[in-house]
This record gives sequence, C-alpha cells and structure tokens, in this order.
Amino acid sequence: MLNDKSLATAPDCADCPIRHRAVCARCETDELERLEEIKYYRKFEAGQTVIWSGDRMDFVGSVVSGIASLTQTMEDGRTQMVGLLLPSDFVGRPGRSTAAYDVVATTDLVMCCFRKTPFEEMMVRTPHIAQRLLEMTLDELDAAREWMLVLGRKTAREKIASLLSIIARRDATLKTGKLEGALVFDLPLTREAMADYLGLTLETVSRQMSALKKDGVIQLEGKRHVTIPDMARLMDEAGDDADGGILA
Amino acid sequence: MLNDKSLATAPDCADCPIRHRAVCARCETDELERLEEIKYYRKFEAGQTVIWSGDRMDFVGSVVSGIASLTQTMEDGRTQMVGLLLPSDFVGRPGRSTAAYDVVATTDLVMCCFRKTPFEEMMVRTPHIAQRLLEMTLDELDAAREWMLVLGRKTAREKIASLLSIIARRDATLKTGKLEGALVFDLPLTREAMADYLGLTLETVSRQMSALKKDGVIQLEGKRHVTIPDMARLMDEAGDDADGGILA
DNA sequence: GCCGGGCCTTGATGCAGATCAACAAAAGGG
DNA sequence: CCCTTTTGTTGATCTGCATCAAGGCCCGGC
Repeated sequence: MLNDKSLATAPDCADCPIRHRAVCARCETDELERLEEIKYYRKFEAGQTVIWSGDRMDFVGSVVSGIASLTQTMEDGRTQMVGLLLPSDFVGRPGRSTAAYDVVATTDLVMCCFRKTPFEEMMVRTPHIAQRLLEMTLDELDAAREWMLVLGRKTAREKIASLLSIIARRDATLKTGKLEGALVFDLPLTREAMADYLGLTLETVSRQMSALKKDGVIQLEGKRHVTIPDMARLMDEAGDDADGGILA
Repeated sequence: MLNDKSLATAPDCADCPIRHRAVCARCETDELERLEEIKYYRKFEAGQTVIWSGDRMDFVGSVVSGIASLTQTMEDGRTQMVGLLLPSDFVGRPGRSTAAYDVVATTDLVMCCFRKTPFEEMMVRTPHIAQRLLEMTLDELDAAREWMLVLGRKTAREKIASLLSIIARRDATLKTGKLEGALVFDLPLTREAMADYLGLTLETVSRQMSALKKDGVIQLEGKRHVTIPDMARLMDEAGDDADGGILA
C-alpha cells in the first residue's frame, strides 16, 4: 500500500499526520513505535469510494493528502455532504464497526490507516490518545454545528461565500500559516460537490459563483482557480462576524 | 443550588445522570466520590439563558431534567438551533473556556454541573471519563450530521416529521424504553423553537403541523399534546429509511 | 481532425416556503 | 373579571431557488 510518490507530497509531515494530531506528542515513545507497527497506507483516485455507509469498517485513519467527503443519501437520491476531510482530519469511530456515511475521495487521496482493534487496545493503554481524539471530535462537532447555521439560515450567495472562505482559510493555513493579502487557491470540488455540501443545486452554485465574480468578490480563472482579493469582503458576504467559520 | 423537588423529578436516576453517562460505571469508587465532591446543581426557568455565546464558561455539566437548546445567531437576528439537550446530555467543553453557543432553557431546567478545572484534572487521572466523553461526543457528532441532511435536503413537511419522530422516540425511550403502539407526548418546544431548529418560519411550521394533522399522521389536542398513531407512517413522512434519526 | 462525454454556464418557468397581515385562543396579572 | 401579552392559526402575496432545457468548453479517444 505504501507509495513513495504520494507520501512525498504529504503536507508538513514527513511521516504521517496521525503522529502529529491523533496521537499527541506527549505519548511515550514505545507506544508510538507500536502505532508505527499497525499503521498502513491506502491510496484512492478521485471519485473512488473509500467505504459505503453501512459497510463493515475495521479501520480508523486520517487523511495524508487529498480530500475526502462524507455524504449521506436518501432513498430517492437526494444527497447531503456532511463533512469535508482535509489532510490531518480523522475518519472512523472507535467502538463502532460499520460506517455511518459514504466516504468518497473527492480528489486523489492518501490515507494513513490503523486496524481498529489494535488501535482501540492502544487507546485503552494510552490515555492521551483518547484525550486527543476527544479534542478533535469536539472541533468537528463545532464545525458541524457551524454548518447547520449555514444550511438552515443562509442564502445561496452567503452559502457560497461561506464555503469559499472556509476553503481559502484552511488552504492558506496549510500553505503559509497566514491569512494576509490576496488568497489564491484551486477549488478541490466540482460544482456538484459544492451543491451537495451547501444544500443547493449545481445550477444555483454556478449562478452565484458568476455573481460573486461579477461583483468582484472573487476572481475566477478557468472554473477552479480562485483569487480572493479581499478576505474581509468575502467574510462579510458570508454573513459571518469577522472571526468566521470553522471547518469539518 | 441543590433543590429537592427538582431532583426528585430526575429521570431514571436517583442521583445524577453524570454518574451514569459521562462518568462510566467502571470508574473506581474513590474517583466517583471525588466527582461527588465537586458537583453542584443549577436550576433555570423556561426561557432563561444558561450562558451566552462568547461568555466565560467555567463549568461543564449535564441536563438532569427539562430541555435546553444550543442556538447560534447572526448579527441580523437570524437564528439556528444547533442542538437540543435532553436529560443526560452533556454540555460544555473540556479545554475551552468560553461558550460557543447560547444555551437557553427551553423548559424549566435542572443541570448538574462540575467546575471545569477539577473536572479536567479528574479527566486526566481517570481515563474512562475521557473515553466515555469521546463516545458521547461522537454520538452528538452523528446527530449533528444527521441534522445537516434534514436542514439541507428535506422539505418542510419532512422536516417536521423528522423532528416529531426524534422527540417521540427519545421521549418513549425515556419513559418506557419501548416504541410500541401509539406514542403520546407533549411537545417541549414552541412553534418558534421548532422553526429555529428546522430552518423554517413559525408560519410554515404551523401550516405543516396542521397538514400532518389533517392527513392523520399525527393527532393534536391543544397546541402541544401530540399522539402518533403509527410511528412507521411518521418515519415514512420524514423520508427516513426505517431506522430513523439520532438526536443531538 | 472529429466525436463523445464530463463539467459548467445561462436562460425560461414554476413552486415551496418566506413575508405580510389579520385574527383566534390561551395565559397571566391587575 | 377584563385587559394585555404570548402563542398559534390561517389567508394573500411575493420571491429565491429548483427545475427544465439548451448550449459552450475542454479533454481524451479514435
């Protein structure tokens, strides 16, 4: 599974984000070593499904590079994305054996996985892991609740602005750690995926993107390359008070 | 703070739900004793605010009786309820000192609280607490994501049916532990609170309640007293595949 | 080169739910 | 008890987004 090329592109971490995020730095070295022994890598191409809702899920893991999405689908086909997993985000649930959502690779994707059972045993022996996971889960819960406001009360234009500002912020933090001047990034989502995240149709997404472009809130080069000349302006369009949104 | 009358009404627990839920049964007795020492009770009347978003929050706790809601508000006044806290649900976040949402008592409310610092120290000493909290937080995350589907993709009628089925299920589980025959309960929410939870206006809520009544999906006696003659029918109206929704 | 299929944009039209408005029914409060 | 306030219902109208439909752009295959 381990693939040198993909690992070479892992962000800000020569090894594996679990070491930085899920397993905290305070853990004893021998525990970290044991974690090394049970970890493995999985690679997916854009569009591939990592796991289907309801399927047996015998691993937990985190995103090394690329983006995965969590989606829920109703019988009649309506779908809602309920989370966007960026590098270092955690997937899976200790203590549950089936997946609650479809997990799909939105871009090419590398994940660092641990078999669930040894990971759980390790959690029992290493309290810091549970505490670190609790912290991460609480962050995700905050992000999910933030998104409930977006879904429930914001207009289509505000929704788009919210999504762009979240991606822009997260992208800038990953790349430079700073949020200054114009922000430039490539949208990792199709219009349809944006629509699924925002509870809109792709036509509405397209129209609002055009409108934000016409109004100078964003610049578009091609369909995906975005420049945000003024982040404060964008956040204003998103209806956020200046501190803005958190990401799933 | 401790109030005999309100404690007498605590559901299924003569003492405090924390003992059952947040602190797991496996914890050593002396740890439980220590937890006893730092706990205290707070009582609120319907409509009172427990804490405002952004305020300093130096406690964590759980609901003993009554219902509290977590709400986010935009500057222009649009509000979205992001969680409904029923008896035994946990509030607060170890490791954060300010509240992220407004917490409001929707009905008369009794909470069992712990000062945050001793609770956090206790968490470090007692690994099972962190693991139990992780489990609870993951449940809440699932519930929040379930709700994202409701907010993003369901029609007004489906939203109402989803809310009713969640309340009915939770209420029945608390009271009898079973989901058989007709379910009867009192709505603990005003039409406005329902609207805030569902991302609708109160007029739409009222209309859809009337429509569901006219169609025989629910029976209404007064404004609050609800009978569900056929739970499967209601869940069908909610657009859920039979297993239905989870609650925040 | 041409063709077919993703992906995206834009236009025309329809409808679910918001908004505005009036009133009914309880629920206090003096 | 009446009066006010809160809460809920129902109607009329408006509007933002969905839906239906047509076509453009780009890329990969033949």
